[in-house]
Amino acid sequence: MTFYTMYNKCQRWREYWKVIKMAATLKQISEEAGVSIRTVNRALKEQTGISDVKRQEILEVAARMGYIPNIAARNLRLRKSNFVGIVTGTNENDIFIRKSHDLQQRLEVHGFFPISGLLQTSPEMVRSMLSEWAGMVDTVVLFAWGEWLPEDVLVSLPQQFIFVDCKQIPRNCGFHQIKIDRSSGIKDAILFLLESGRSRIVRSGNIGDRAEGVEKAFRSFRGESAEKILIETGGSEFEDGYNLGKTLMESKADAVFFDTDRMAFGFLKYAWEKGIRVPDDIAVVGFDDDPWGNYSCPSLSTVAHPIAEMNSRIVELSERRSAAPEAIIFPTRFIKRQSV
Amino acid sequence: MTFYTMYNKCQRWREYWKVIKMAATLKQISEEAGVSIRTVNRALKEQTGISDVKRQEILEVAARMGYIPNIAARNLRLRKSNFVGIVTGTNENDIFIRKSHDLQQRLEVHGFFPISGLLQTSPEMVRSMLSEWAGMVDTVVLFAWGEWLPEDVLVSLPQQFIFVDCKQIPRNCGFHQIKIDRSSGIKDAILFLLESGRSRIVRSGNIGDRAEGVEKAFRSFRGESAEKILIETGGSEFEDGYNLGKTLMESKADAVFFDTDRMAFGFLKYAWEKGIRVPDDIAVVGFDDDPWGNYSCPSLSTVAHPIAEMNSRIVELSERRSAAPEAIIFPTRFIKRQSV
DNA sequence: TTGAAAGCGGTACCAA
DNA sequence: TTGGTACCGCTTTCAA
Repeated sequence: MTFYTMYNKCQRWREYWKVIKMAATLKQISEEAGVSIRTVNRALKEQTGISDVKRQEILEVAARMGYIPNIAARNLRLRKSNFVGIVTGTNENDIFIRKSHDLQQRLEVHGFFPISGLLQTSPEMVRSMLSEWAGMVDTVVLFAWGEWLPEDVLVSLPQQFIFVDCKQIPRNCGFHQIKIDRSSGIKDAILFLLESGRSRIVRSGNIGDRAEGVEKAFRSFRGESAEKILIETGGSEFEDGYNLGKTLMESKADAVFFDTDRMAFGFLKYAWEKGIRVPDDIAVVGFDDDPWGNYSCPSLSTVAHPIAEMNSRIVELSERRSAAPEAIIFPTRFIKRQSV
Repeated sequence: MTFYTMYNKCQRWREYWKVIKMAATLKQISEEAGVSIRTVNRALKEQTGISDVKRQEILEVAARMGYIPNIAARNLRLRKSNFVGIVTGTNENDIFIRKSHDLQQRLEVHGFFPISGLLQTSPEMVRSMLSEWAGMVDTVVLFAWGEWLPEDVLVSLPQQFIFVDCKQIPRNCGFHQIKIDRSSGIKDAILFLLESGRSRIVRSGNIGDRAEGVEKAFRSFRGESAEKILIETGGSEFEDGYNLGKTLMESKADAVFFDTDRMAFGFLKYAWEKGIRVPDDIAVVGFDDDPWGNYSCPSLSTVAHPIAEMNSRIVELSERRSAAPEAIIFPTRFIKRQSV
């Protein structure tokens, strides 16, 4: 019988909130049971070197008294922790939420819990926030960063740091870094369009880092000549894509890559309303792999972030706490669906 | 000169990651400075009872050695913590994210940091997760819960618990509870519609708890007779509202309340496309106070969640750690904009 | 003005 | 199979 089985059998108090005050300690249990702390410890940890009779006895006492180990004390003694800090920016959008949610789930599988903090406005505040976590948190994952030198702000803080997809961070900054290569998946997408015979390819949106992948695809394509057209917009939301519909069709494009799935969605709606056939009349690709894309008509081809790979790596780093900083780049990948 | 000013001046190491291993302790500093731990403590805490010379000296040493206080140790000693647990469900939507984000910001203002955990699938797992937080977390805010008796799952855990808007939790369960009264804002909205002369009012959606407010408004209205019509849908997303447009207009309604802002948005789009004038032909009210509603054409009237009130109360409870459980209900409120 | 020392709650080495 | 005890790092009382 494990401790918690016993525990649940024994506990039948009524005024539960009164219990908050008393979290029994090993010492109290040892006194109650008339044994040493060490013996209680052995019993609860299911270690060897203790008679079954004593163990049963102690388990009962512990259960009756409502023992819950104090993790702060344990961590202090073991000089480690099962918490991971996550620093995020204040303007979170869908894709970011999916990323951090996935990370949270993976961390929990490995026995870690995320402590979240918002990126403060000044480096001093960031520093003092991270100091507050000293001793509780061995690893801090930063999803956002300011225009500061990491080495100035973070120097001598007792945690390891992992910068995730922070553009401001220089390559060899001395901290772990996880970068996302947006161009790889975009390149594959455009290449697919080119190779399937599309010749007037539009990229539409206003997000700078999307351009590179398109360039790469055109440079490496060895087929008949194809034209590359850029249609910039003011935003990257549904309605931007929708509103672009007219311009797009007037441009005689036969394929379009949108900087976000939401724009692509907007355009799909436009196409549907106007009787434009996708992908027959025009092929459509988005970016972000929003789950909704599976359910559009036709389902939306897109470029997916390496969420799983990225986050498993973060979990690994949290577990190993390896000293040497590494910079890893994960590629995005093209997902072909009905819209191309 | 405070410690951190000095600190930043002194620190100029190159291989930052090597520093992770060494978080100087009070003892190390006291040895280095040739004073007692207590004196170092006084200097760093800017307490009185220490000569200025010694203070300067110690600050310098501490800065040079890279002192960061260990919060685990501090919390252990002070028997308190500056972390607050937040348990959330796995299917988060917009409004939930806004709520928890707001809470996070408020907590940080008061010196707390959120530790997040996902609601586990079994009560045993929930319990063991919360045990993992013992000693680090004094307060746990639960935004989600299962079909379990709180008193069975949580008994004798050393934290205080705050259930937020969990429908399954009975009124007097012995734990803090924060409930949201959805009917109050809805009632005001419908009443406004009735009083401004609307006589065929549709409620559209499939979310059960929205009905009560509508009922209340009709019951308390003492004007000319008005008709209450329900149009149910399969969902509560943009497209559901959009798709309802036709039915809605055929019903000759002159006002409509949607269960979500997203549905209302969808309908506004329909109306815009069809040349239906809002609010002249039909008044529209949504629910959730999504920020986007400010930017629709016309701007969307809606019912707002009591996010600020709710979360300030949670922060207060976290600070006071008052023993007696309280159950508070916060009303939602009607926000009038152009669409009515 | 300074310092010794007793905790906070667990862990684990070393003796008995 | 047991128990005594020295930590982990910090706070604070009390005495010098």
